Amino acid sequence: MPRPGKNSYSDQKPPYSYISLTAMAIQSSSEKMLPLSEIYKFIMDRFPYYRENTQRWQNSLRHNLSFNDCFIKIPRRPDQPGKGSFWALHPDCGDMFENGSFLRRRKRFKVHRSEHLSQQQQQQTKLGLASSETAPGMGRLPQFQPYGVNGPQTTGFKHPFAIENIIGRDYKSMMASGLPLASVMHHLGYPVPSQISNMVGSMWPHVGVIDSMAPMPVSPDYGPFGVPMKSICHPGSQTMPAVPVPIKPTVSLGSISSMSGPGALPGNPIQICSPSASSLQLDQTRSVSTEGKTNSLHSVLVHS
DNA sequence: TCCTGTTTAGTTGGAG
DNA sequence: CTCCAACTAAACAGGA
Repeated sequence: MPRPGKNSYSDQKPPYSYISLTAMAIQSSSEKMLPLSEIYKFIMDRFPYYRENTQRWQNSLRHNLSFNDCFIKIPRRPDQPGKGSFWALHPDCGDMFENGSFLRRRKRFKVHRSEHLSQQQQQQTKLGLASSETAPGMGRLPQFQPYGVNGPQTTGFKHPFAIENIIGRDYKSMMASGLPLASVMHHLGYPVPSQISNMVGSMWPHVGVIDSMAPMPVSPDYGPFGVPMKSICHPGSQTMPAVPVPIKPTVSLGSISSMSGPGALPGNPIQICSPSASSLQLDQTRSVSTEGKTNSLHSVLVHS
């Protein structure tokens, strides 16, 4: 094993899947969505490994964006000229990863096709798009819902940046007290855009200050990619979802108001809608069981 | 022409 | 050993 400071870990392949890397990039943006080129840039800025063989990994990354329903494509608005669409994370795509493993998710996030039609319409509305702008490629657009409203309890999924992931038990106690989510969120001071980068930074310390888009410094005192791997994989005795989870799980309510989370952000069109998610549990359960669409023939049968 | 996005196919490796 | 997620390669279409 190469040692930090010698042949820098930064040249090694990061212990993250493309999905993780892409999620990091997306979450790093203030809008919580990025065009493909910016995702490339983010990854190359922070992981020198990916400054080579770009054709290979970028192809894989594009494949992941298309293949995984945890990524959603958001068309550019007329006032956002440029090539390609924006990519965002599905609000319910959290808790996909095995604890401590950035390499392998516990299950693949999948949106059931039956949701897509209504989702498409709703998303168009949320984005302020005219119906005439509905593109054929939007068929995969999933249904958005506010973080935490129905998600963790009813779906089993916890968004990486769901409020309960961010504030842990305190959130749960507040919710248990009967406070509506909105109140909790407000009480907690959600969101504070200027603090988002710090929050993300605490989730992915190796990424550093996200919004700066600055290349990640690599310290020999840290493990690969600028972060002690222990802090990622074994955060003390705390159990925590694997990937995009606050490294500081125990936060007092008093300090929460000064803390922020990338969940439930304003300005992100994907989060302002409030669709019914009553069918999500069944859909996702089924979806999970039918994953591996290219690898398992039998899944096709279940899908139909 | 290049970039973006989709899809198919095959391989690899971890988990159960 | 099987299942499945991750990865890779490649073909293809469409748009800027």
